[in-house]
Amino acid sequence: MFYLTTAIDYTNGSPHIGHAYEKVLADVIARYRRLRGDEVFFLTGVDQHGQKVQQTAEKEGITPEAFVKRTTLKFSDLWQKLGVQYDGWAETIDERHKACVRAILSELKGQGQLYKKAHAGHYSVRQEQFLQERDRDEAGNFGPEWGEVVEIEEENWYFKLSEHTDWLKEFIENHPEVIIPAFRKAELLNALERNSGIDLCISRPRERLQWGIEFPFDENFVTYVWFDALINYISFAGYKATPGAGLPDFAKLWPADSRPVHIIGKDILIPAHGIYWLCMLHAMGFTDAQMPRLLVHGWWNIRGEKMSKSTGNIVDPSELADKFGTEALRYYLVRDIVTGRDSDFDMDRLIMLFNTELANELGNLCNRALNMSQRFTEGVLQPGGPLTEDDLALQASLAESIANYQTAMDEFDISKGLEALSRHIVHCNGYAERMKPWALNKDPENKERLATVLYHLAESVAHAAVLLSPILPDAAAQLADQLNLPALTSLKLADLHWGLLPAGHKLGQPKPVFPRIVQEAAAEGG
RNA sequence: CGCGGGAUGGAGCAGCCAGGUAGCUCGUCAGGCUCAUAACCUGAAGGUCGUAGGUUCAAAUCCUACUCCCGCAACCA
Repeated sequence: MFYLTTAIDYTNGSPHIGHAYEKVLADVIARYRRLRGDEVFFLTGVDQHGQKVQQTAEKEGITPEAFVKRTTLKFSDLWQKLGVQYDGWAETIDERHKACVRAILSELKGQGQLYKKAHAGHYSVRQEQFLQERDRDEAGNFGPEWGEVVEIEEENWYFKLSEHTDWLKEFIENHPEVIIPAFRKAELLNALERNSGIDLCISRPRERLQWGIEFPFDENFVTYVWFDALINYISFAGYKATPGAGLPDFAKLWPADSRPVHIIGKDILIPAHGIYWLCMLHAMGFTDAQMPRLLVHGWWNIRGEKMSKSTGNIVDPSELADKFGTEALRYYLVRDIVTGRDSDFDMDRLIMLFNTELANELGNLCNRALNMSQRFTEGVLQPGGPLTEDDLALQASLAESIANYQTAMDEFDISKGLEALSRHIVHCNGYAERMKPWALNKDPENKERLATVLYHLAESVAHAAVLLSPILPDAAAQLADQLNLPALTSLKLADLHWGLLPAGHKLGQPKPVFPRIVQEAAAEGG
C-alpha cells in the first residue's frame, strides 16, 4: 500500500497557484504509483479550526462553521476542476477527526506525556503564542512583526516535546531517506538544536479561542490548531476509528513496516512536520520503521518575488485553467520546476511548454502518424517486414525513455520523467523525417516497409499515452481513443512491451489533442 | 560570526551528494522536408560554470574565504 497525503489547506482564504501545485504534484504521484501497480490511498483536505478562521468569520458576521463551509468549497471545487482525484478527504471539523484528537490527547495524558502549567511571559496576540527570549531583536525588544505584545500569565497544557528531540535527532541523522530533498535535513537538524529543551504548548484557553477541539479532560481549553491539524494524517486513515465510521483500515494503510509520504511546502517543515509531528507520532508509539517520509516542495515565485496577498501578485489557478485548459496548467506545474526547489511562474513558459512539447511534438506526432495511416493504409496497422537499424534504434530509444521515466518518477522528479518521454517523441519525429513514409507510399513496392514505419510511430504514441497518463489523464485517454484502443489507459507500467497495438489493428481518426495556444489570445486576456 | 537556498552561453534551467573532454529547452542564424496542429528534421554561432585561493594527475562538482541575490513578520504552498 502506498499511502500519500498532502498538507491540508487552511480555509481562511482562496486557493492560489501554490495550493494547486501541491495537489497536482500529489495527484500525479498517486496516479503514477497506480500505474506502477501499487495500491494507493491519497488523502488531502482542509484545516478548518483556529483563531484566524474565528476572526475572519466574526468580521464577516457569520459563524465559523458557515464561513469554513464556504471556503472549503473553493478548494474542493478547484480540485475537481484540476482533475485531482483523492481517495480520502480530510475536514478537521469532522466529528470522527475530533474524536480521534481527543482520544490521542487522553492517551498521551494517561502516559504522562502532557502536563498543565502556568506560564508568565510575553504573549503575541497576533501570533497567538508566547515569545521566547530568542525572539527579541538586537535592541532587546520584540519587533513589530509580533504585533501587540502583552505580558500575561496563564495556564496551559503542554506536550513533552523535549523528551523526544534526542530520539528525533538521531533518527533524522540515521534515516536520510526520510527528508526529501536531502538539503532540507541540515536545516531541520539545526532547528532541533535550537529548540531542544522546549515543550510544546498545545492548548488555548477557551476565553480566547472557541473555534477548535475541546480538551476531553479539561473543558476550559481548546486544542492548538497545529496539534489538531497534524493528526488528520492518521485520523482520516482510520487511526482509533470506531468500526463503521466509514474510514479506512488503519493497519492496512499504515502498516508497521511502511513509510507513508507526506507532501508539504518548505514553510511547514520546521517546526510543524519535521519536529512536532514526528515527535507526536513517536510519543504515540509509532516505530522508526513507520515514520513518514516528508517530501518538501518549493515555491512558485512571481517574477522573482515571493507571492503574497499584500503585493497582489497572486496567481489564481482556476482562472489559468479556464484560460489555458487544465492540461496545460497541470503540465506546466510539474514540468517547469525541480521537485523541492523554487521556480518562477511565467505564463509565457506555460504557453511555450504546452505548445512545443505537447502540441508540436507529441500532439503533432500522433496527428501525422494517424493521418498517414489513414491515408496510406486505411488506418490498418501491420507490424510489417524486417527491422532496420533505424527501427531498432527507435525501439531502443523507447526502452531507454521508459527506464529513465521510471527512475525519475520513483524519485518524485516529474520534470525529469516528462523530459525522458519528450526525448523519445523527438526521436520519433526525426525517425519519421528520415524514413519518409509519404515518399514510401508513392511506390507499391515499399508497402511492407511503409507498414513497418507507420507501425513504429503508432506504437510509440501508444506507449506515450500510457506514460503521460499520470500527468494528463484526460489527454492520455484521448490519445488512446484516437488509437482506437481505450484499454491502453488501464495498462500498468509492467504491461508495457513492444506490440501494444496488435497486427491488423484499425486506428481511429486523428484530431488535435493539444490545440496550440495562440499568443495573441493569451496577451489579450492579460 | 543567526539559519537555509541560489549565482552555469541572450532568457530559463539541469549537472554538484558518489570529481574525469559543459548538457537541456526557448531564442538567434543557415539549410532541408511537406505526412502533420505554419507543425517536423539537420547543422551552426554563443559559456575561462559569481570572485580569489586550496586539495588532486584531473574541479561546475570537494575544501576555505569573499561578493551579490532570495527566503526565514504578516497574507502564505
